[in-house]
Amino acid sequence: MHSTVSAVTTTAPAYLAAKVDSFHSNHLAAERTADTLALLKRSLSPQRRVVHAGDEVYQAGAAFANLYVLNSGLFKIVNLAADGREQVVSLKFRGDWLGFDGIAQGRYSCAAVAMDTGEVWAIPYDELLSACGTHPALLTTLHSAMSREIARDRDALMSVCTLPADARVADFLRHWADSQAQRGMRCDQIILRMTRAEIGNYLGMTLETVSRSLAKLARGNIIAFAEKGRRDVHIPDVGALAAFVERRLAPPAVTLQ
Amino acid sequence: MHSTVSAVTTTAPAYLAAKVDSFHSNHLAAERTADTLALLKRSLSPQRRVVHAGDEVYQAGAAFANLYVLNSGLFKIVNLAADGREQVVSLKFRGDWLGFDGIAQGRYSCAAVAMDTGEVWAIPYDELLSACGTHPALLTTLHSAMSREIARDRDALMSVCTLPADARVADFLRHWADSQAQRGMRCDQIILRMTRAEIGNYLGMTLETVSRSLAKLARGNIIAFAEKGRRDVHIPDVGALAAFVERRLAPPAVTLQ
DNA sequence: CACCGACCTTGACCGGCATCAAGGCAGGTC
DNA sequence: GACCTGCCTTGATGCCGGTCAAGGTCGGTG
Repeated sequence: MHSTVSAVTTTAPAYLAAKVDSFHSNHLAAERTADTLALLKRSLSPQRRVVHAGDEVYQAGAAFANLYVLNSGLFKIVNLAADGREQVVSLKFRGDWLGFDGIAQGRYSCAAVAMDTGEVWAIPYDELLSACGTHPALLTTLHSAMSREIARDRDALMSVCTLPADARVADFLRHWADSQAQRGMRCDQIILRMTRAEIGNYLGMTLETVSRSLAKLARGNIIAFAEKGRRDVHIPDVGALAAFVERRLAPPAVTLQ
Repeated sequence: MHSTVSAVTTTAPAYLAAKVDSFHSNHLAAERTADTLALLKRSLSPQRRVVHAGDEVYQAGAAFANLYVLNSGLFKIVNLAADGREQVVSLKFRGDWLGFDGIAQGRYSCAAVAMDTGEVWAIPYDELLSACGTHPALLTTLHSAMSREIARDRDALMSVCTLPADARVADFLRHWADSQAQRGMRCDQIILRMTRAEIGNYLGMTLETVSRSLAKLARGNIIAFAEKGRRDVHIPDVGALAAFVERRLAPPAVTLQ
């Protein structure tokens, strides 16, 4: 068990197995994504917008008007601090919503940047609210999306606070694979559409450490790189990633290499 | 400017001054908190529940049914991982909502633990939804609260990823002071109702490092401890905290002591 | 009062990761 | 082809903060 920790029960409760199980039974989640997109399309006929790598759907500080739903592609969410620090705080996949952070303040506090060619749907927030009156399912969908985002952000925080660098990278890959699986895509192949520096920024480490961690995972055959693609990651066994994370928690134990 | 960082503009945009300004014009925010509580009381007559330090309003894994609004007291939100890691991921003050993480999954993924005597209002989620039909302001309030939570979680993530330990502690105190100010309370006095270990767990560092960081801030007269209270922090100038954080970012520069 | 347990502080040591630096690899352009 | 540029890898070094350990302080209890 971990050392520093405090209060509350320290044995993992049984329900947490569910968190893990979800990694395997993803058909429901895949349907949910498709259903959500269909519902939005039907009830709101949102304006579609094609984006390319580098495009910003909104900038930090821009006035809030729309939420966006990602139909395809990959986005990074970049947070800015008053002193100029900036950080990738989230990655978005098909079916994810963008722009929740703007609701409370009337302006977005983050930028949403496309990392790939893709398509987003713009959903005017006030139209969404009025449509909720006639389509109650919309409200459920919206709240679920916000709830999931909150839970995910917390998981990310826990990851950077409690895991050493290499385990953080493993956890990152695991979540990415899971995201793909939940969308009905294959989960044994990940194409990182970002530089080592961006990954490091997201995970709170330097690009060199990212590189070394990936090399270590590859050495342990937990991942493998494609012939000539340093961003083309093959994951023979997703479970091995989780096992690696856990191994790094047990006090000393044997670490590979 | 920072070194490791990537893409996007690196000069802080003008609007971010607003983030800072909000530290001073807090009367509106204080009213908003009061209004929110009044609105909920009026439209839902929620069930009140008095809690004491250590009480859990809900446990991680419990079935989701209620959201909660904190009327008084202080709560910590503790996240659990499948492997037994646990972490304080958020602190909650008067007017904050608890339990958003349960909406999507049907069960809470975190525990909410009281750190103090206080009062929470239980708000059955389905009742809330139906009440939104007759009180549209409720929906706005709810969404704003979720939005603010998302933005705050991201700020927390950025803090642990980009700041050295002492600056993280300073940032923590600054946010706490700001939280109090936004609720109309004095912001020059903070009573930490938690141990160094809990603070460290929240900030991703050990209790020793928390202690040393606080000592350093006190040495620099940025904070001061009450005569006999190691949890009783006086903040003569909130701006000095922000200045301290920024000073730790400029490359070498002079660090105090 | 003495005693105890929980919490906090401070010092010494050391390891993980940032930093600095050098070189490899692939794609684009002339 | 040669050359450049952006990205990645790998090594050497040093520092921040984790770890271990030794008191100190306060509040509670017999």
